[in-house]
Amino acid sequence: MKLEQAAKQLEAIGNPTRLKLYRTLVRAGEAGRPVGYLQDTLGIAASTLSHHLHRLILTGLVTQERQATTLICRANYPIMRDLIGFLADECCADAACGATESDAAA
Amino acid sequence: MKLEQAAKQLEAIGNPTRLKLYRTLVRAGEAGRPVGYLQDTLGIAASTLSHHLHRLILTGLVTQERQATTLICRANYPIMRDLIGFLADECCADAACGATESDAAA
DNA sequence: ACCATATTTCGATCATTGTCGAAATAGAGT
DNA sequence: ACTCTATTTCGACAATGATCGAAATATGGT
Repeated sequence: MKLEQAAKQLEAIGNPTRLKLYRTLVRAGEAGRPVGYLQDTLGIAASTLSHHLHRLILTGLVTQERQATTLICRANYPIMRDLIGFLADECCADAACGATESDAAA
Repeated sequence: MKLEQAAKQLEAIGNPTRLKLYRTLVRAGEAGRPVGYLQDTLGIAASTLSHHLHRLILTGLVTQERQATTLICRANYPIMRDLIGFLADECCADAACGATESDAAA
């Protein structure tokens, strides 16, 4: 069931710390950001950050790639697009909400 | 801080039961749905449903209107659009992700 | 082999959440 | 006033989550 997956992803970014974290990665683009940089930026314990990163990775929203001793984290854009699509898709099923300003019309 | 608000809303729909609930209301459109109908549809205890509805209402995602003894619940589309907008806005800040298929280009 | 840096895993603690049933409240009809 | 239906509030419980510091692991340089 896709809804379960969507709920997990929404819950993942439904925490202020993780949303901030995810935002940072989304803005960073394909370059990504090392874990250490994220720790400095967010100012939280390394273990806490690791915990949150793990949750984002589990849902597929974030990926990691090793570069020597540092781990580069990246936002997974296709997954992000799917999630946004899922939400927008929900919209307008029966009512005109104007979310896309043209999709709603029959 | 808008991020806090977005996180709260994402968390609200980040629970399977609430996402299902919200989805039902979003699909219902302006007509909305009575609480009792939602209870039958979701098959959960009335008190549990009330609890979840309360959370959705607190974040502004859902509104209620009394009609005699029944309460009609409705999705708040503008809020929904804002939330989707917030997510899409995050995207493409520094990278081309193609979410809107035209915004990203410089 | 050893050391230094980067990151995760472990163990603990405190707060929050999801769920229920039972009791309370709200509104309308008799 | 009484009763019926609709819904919420209360009180409880088990489960999960957020956070930290300390210890463990990973990778590369000397």
